[in-house]
Amino acid sequence: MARNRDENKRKAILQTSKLLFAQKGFFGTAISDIVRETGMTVGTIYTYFSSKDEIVHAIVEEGWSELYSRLERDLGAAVSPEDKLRLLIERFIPEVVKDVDLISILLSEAVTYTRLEEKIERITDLVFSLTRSLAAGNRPLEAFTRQTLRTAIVVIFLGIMSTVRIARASSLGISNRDIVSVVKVLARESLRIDL
Amino acid sequence: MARNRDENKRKAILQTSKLLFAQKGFFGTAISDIVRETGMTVGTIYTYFSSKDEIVHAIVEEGWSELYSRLERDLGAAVSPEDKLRLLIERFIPEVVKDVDLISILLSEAVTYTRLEEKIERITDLVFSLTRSLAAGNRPLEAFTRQTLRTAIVVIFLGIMSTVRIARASSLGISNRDIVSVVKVLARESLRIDL
Amino acid sequence: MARNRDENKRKAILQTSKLLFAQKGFFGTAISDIVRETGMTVGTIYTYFSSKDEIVHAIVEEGWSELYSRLERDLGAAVSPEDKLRLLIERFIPEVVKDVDLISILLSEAVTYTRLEEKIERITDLVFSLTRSLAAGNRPLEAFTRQTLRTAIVVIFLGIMSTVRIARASSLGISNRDIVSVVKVLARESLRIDL
Amino acid sequence: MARNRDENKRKAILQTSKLLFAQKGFFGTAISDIVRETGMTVGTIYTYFSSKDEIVHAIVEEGWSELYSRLERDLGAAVSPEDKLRLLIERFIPEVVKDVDLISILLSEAVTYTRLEEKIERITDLVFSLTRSLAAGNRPLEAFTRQTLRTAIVVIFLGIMSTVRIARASSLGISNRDIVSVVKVLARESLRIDL
DNA sequence: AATGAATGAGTCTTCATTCAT
DNA sequence: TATGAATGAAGACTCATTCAT
Repeated sequence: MARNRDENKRKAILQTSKLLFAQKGFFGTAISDIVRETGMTVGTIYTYFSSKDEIVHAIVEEGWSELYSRLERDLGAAVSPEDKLRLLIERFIPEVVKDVDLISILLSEAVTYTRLEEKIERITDLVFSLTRSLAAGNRPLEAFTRQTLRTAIVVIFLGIMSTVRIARASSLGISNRDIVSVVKVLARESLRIDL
Repeated sequence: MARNRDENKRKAILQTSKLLFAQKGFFGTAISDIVRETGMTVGTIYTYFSSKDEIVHAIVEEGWSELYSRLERDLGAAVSPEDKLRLLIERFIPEVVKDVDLISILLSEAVTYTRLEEKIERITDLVFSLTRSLAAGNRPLEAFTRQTLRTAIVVIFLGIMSTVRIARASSLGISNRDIVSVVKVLARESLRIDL
Repeated sequence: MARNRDENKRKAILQTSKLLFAQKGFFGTAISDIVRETGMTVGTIYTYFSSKDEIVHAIVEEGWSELYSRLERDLGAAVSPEDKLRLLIERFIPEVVKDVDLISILLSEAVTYTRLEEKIERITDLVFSLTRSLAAGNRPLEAFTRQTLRTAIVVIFLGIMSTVRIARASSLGISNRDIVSVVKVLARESLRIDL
Repeated sequence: MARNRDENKRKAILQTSKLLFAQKGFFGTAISDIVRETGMTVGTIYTYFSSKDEIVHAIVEEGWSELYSRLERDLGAAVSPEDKLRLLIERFIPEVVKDVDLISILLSEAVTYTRLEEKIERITDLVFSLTRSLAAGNRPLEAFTRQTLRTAIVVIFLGIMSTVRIARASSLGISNRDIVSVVKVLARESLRIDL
C-alpha cells in the first residue's frame, strides 16, 4: 500500500476546524483547540495540513466548490432562463444560507485566505448572464445598465451572506426563510419576474 | 504644569489604528504596529487608551455616532418622506460608503467589540418607518410584509457595506458610485419611488 | 512515540524555582530567571506548569505535604505522648528547619498562594492535642489556658520559622542547632517536661 | 524662606504608603496607587522621595526608631530589672503588636530594604542584658546558655511579629491580647519571674 | 504515519522614573 | 515646587510549528 493517509481523518479535521473557525474566528481558534476537539494530536494535524492557513484554505475551497458544482449541475438540468432563475433562488440560496459556518469563514477576518472576490466574480458572471437572457423586452431589467446589474447582484449576494452571518451571531430576529422571501420579492418587484 | 493630554495625539492614534485594523484586521494588527506607524511609544499609546479593545471601541463608536448624528440632522431638515428617502440614498449612503475603513472594522472579526447588531437595528428601524410612511397606496410596497421589508433593509444595508469592504481589498471593479446607483434603481423599480 | 513528559525536568524546574523564590522572593523572580537558571526555554517551563502561581503552589504543597506526612508516620510509630513530643522536637523541627527555602517561601509575600494559615492550624492542632495529653497533674501546663497554649504553639512555631528565614539571609549568628536547643529548654522549663 | 518642603505632605505619603504596602505588599503596590490614595501627583511623590525603595525605607526606619526610642525612654524611667522587664512585656510588646502595618512591612518580601537583622540584634541585645541581670540565683535562667537565651529572645520576638502579621491576614483566631498573655506565661513559667 | 515535548518569537500590558512646562 | 504625559525596559504568557522518537 502506497499511502496510508486516512481520508476520514482529513475530513474530521476539516469539519471540526470549520465549526471552530466559524464560532471563534480564525485568530480565536488555536491549533490546540482543533487538537482537543478532534481528539487527535498536533502531529497528526500537521501530517494532513502543513499550516493553519492551509486548513482554512481547504475548508473554503472545498466547501465552496462543492456548493458551486451542485449549482452548475442543477442549472444544467433546467432549460428556460426562468426555470434557472427559480432554481437559483429557491434551491441554491437556501442551500448556501444553510451553511452559516462556511459563510462566516468566508466573510471573516481571514478574508486574505479566502479569495472571496474570485467566488463573487464567478457567481456574479453566472447570474448576470442568466439575467441578461431575461432582459429582452423586460422594461425594468433594461433600466439596469450592465454595471448596475452586476453591482446589484454583488450587493444582494453579499447582503444575504452578511445577514446570515450576523443573524447567527446575534439576535437580529431574521430567519433564513425571511432572506429567501426577500430575494423573491426583489426579483418579482424589480425585475417583474414572477417566480 | 506638565504637558497636557494632547487631543491630537489621541486622534492620531485612532486614525492610524483605524487604517491598520481595516487593512490587517484587529488580530492581525499588533500594538507594536500602531507604535511603529504613529511614531509614538507603547507607553504613550497606553496613556491614551487602556487596551487594544478600547481603541477599536473608540474607533467604531466615535466613527459611527458621527455618521449617525449627521444622518439625523439631515433627515430632520427634510420634510416629506420622499425627501427624506432621497437624502438617505443620495447623501447618507455615499458618506457611509466613503468610510471604507470604518466599514471594514465594523464587519471584521472583532464583531464582538463592534456591537454591529445594535447599529443595524437602529438604521433598520429608521429606514423601516420611513418606508412605511410611503406605503399607502403603493402596490409594490404593500407586497412586502413587515418582516420581509425589514429583512430587505438589512440585506441591502449589509450588502452595501460588504461590497464596499470587499471592493477595497480586491479588484471587484465596483465603485461607490455604482453602489449608489443600485440603491436608486432598486428603490425606483421595487418601490416605484422615483428619486 | 514523541518525547515523554520528563518528571526530572519538572523536578528541576521546581528545585530551581524554589531556590530563586527563596532568595529573591516570588515577585523578585522573573520567569526569565527560571529560564536562565534551568537552561530550559520559556515554552518548556510552561509545558510543565501553567503559570508562575502554579509553580509556587507546587513547591509549597509538595514540600509541605512531604514534611507533614513524614511527621505523621513518625508520630504513629511513637507510643507515649512524651515520646511523641520528643520526636516532634528532636526529629521534626530539625527537619523543617533544614528546609530554609521552603520556609522562606511559606513566609514570603506570596502568602496568598501559600495557605500558611491552614498549615499552621494543622500543626497547632496536632501539637495542642499532644500537649493536652501531658497536662494531667502538670502544674505549669495547667497554667496555660487553652487559648494561651494554642497561641504559644503558634508563636513558637512561627518564631522558629521566621528565625531560620532571617538567619539565612543575614548574619544573625544563630544556627539550626541553637533553635532546637531553645525549643527543648522551653519545653523543659515551661512545661516541666524533660526530654 | 529657604525650603518649601511640606512636612505634612511627606507624612501623608508615608502614612498612605505604609497602609498600602502592608495590605497589598511592596510589589503589589504601584506608585500610582499611592498617587491615587494620597490625591497627590507622581511628581509630588518624587519630590519627597527619590524612589519607591526610599519610601519603604523611610517607613521602616522612622517607624522603628520611634518605637525604639519610646522603649528606651520608658526603660530609662524604670529602676529594677524586674520593672524593666515588666514594662517591656506590658507596655512595649502591646505597642509593637498594635502596629501591624509596620510589622507586615518589616517581615514582607521587601526584607531587603528592611534591615530587619539590625533591629532584631538591637532588641535582642537589650533584652538579653536585661535578662542577664536577673539571672543570678535564678535556676531556670541559668539553664539557658548565652546563645540559647539569645536565640530564645529572637525566636519569641519574631514569633510574636509573625503571628500578628499572619493573624491580620487570615482567620487565625488569635488576638493581640492572647499574644501578650503568652509572653507573660512564658516569662513566668520558664524564667520563674512573676509579673 | 503518529506522537507530543520543545521551541522562542511575539503578544499585550505595566510601571518606576524622568523632565519639559 | 508641582505637574502629569512620556518613556521603554521588563513582565507573564501564547501558540504555530518542528522533529526526535
